[in-house]
Amino acid sequence: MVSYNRQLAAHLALIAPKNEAISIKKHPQGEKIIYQNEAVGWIYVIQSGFVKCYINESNGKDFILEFFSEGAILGEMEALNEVPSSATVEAITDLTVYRFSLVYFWEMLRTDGEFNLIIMKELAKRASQVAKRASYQQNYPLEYSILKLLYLSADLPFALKKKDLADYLGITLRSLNRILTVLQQKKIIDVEKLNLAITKPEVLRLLNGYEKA
Amino acid sequence: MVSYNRQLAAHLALIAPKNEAISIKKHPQGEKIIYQNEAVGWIYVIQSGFVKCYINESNGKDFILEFFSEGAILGEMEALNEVPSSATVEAITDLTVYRFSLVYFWEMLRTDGEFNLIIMKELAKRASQVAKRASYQQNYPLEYSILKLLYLSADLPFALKKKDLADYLGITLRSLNRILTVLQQKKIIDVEKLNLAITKPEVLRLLNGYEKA
DNA sequence: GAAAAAAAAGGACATTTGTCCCGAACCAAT
DNA sequence: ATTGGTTCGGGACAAATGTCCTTTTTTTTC
Repeated sequence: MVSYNRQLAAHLALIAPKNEAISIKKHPQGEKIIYQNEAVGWIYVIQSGFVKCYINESNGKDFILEFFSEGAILGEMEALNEVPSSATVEAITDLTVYRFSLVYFWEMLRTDGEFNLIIMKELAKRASQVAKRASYQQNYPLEYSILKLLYLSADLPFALKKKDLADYLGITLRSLNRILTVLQQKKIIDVEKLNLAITKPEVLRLLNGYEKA
Repeated sequence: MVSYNRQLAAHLALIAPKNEAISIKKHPQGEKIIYQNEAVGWIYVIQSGFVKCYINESNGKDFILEFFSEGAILGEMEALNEVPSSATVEAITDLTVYRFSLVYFWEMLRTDGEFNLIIMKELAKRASQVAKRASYQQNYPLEYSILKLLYLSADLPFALKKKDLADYLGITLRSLNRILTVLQQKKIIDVEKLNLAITKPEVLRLLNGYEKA
């Protein structure tokens, strides 16, 4: 749901100060950092803030791949595969990033063993997470996915837009509302619709129930 | 749909003969190489044959992540993240693999720059592909995804089971059959149901049409 | 080659999800 | 305060998909 990378955040915090090639940039909420179908000019690592990474299909629908925050790296897949970006990355809060060039990225991969390993693990983690999510979103009822999502987003320091939730789930706003209403009736979420009305362990027990069914 | 890696296949063909740590193993069709939820004991690279890699959800449904063939590496994500496998890998044709230990995998990553880069790119490719697929399977009508799948599987040297197609698409067999019948009526596929009745360029034109709609 | 098991086809019905709306609530800028 | 834009909520209906089940065909096994 929101992907972090403490190791990478720590590594950047360590090497950035003594390194001219790495600069720090700020982006206001709403600004796009990477554009779908365009070449990626820089590699970014989030210092603070949140972005959403999404694919816009040619029929106009968006699919949110993931939300990213502290320590997440952006643009590296495109750099590695030497392809234009397949997704757009947009700041959903004010954002501060470390930024460096592709050339420098390649150099770090070659010369900084720790960086190399961190990136390798990060890529493995991403591939694995996307896969798991695709699987359960296909195979469980929406009610399950939504509950899981609310559970995971409960601690975010800002409110996600309904549309973003729907795009993350790959459904329409209408469907999301319908199910929120049902969850409301079941007293699982409260009137505000986006706060859990029950404790997290209780949610976990519910989720578990779905999995068994 | 089916993932290959010529570079890795070539690299293994080059280094395996002169290397005791890499052995060649054969698995008959139907055999499982990696088991979901179990620790992965070896790293595999496919020399020839096909596997399906799938997640079995606790409600019994399967979701096929990808089919893999020549040059595909298996087990590396779990090794990198030091977690049990989140998917099962099963031979769907007779299979020949290069096999080596985790220790050797780590050593190669550290000492063989070319191997390191190939794996890095492979991981980036996977993450990106899973993401794209998740997106279009969520956002386009099934008819589109099925047509795309038939297009991509047209050249396989063996027939995919209907159930596998359905599991790859994340739908039931019933839904798959329904849509195949429709495609049949539209004279896009032929009586055998799994062969295209029109030429590949014509399919591409159709797919393009969906994307615009 | 007969029996058993696996795969495929599709009817009938229930459920889920989407589409197309319109009106209410909220927020920002004048 | 008034406008205009964005977000939100939900009714009514249409379309897509799943469930359950039965039958047929194909493949495997003894």
